[in-house]
Amino acid sequence: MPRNAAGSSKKATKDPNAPKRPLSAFFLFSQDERPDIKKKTPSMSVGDISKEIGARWKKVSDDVKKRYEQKAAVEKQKYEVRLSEYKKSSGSGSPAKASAKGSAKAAPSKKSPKKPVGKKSAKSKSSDEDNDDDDEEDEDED
DNA sequence: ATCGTGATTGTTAGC
DNA sequence: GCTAACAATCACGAT
Repeated sequence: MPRNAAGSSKKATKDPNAPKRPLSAFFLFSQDERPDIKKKTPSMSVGDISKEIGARWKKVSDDVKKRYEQKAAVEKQKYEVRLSEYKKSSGSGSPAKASAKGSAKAAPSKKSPKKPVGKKSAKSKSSDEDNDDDDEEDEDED
């Protein structure tokens, strides 16, 4: 069973950007539940918590699972892009240009923090698979 | 003090 | 098509 000497996270020092694999729905679910479980039982170690999460994972409704799957699907897409960049970096001898991005936005003007209310009222959403994310991430490039 | 292990399931890539 | 390995996480153990 020891698929690998380590539980995971093998030294990623192999590559400079090391495009990590897209997290699976279960992992996304874990990140959400882990802190909650930890709050409930802070004496648990990762192994025990993982077991608990695994049990909960089977208890979550299929709809919930699907929701995480969608998120995972998005991560997967990002992963593909990440691979492209990674490949590009490794493609030519070019040293990745040392981050061409000019720092992380020094002026966080952010967009209008207004939330278009009036639409879906916080409630019922099982059949309606809506994306609650009102503002997904708006990256305005200057 | 620092690194690595351990457990869960899913997904991805190689053969 | 199947197999192998790796993805996050954090307390605890070993060195």
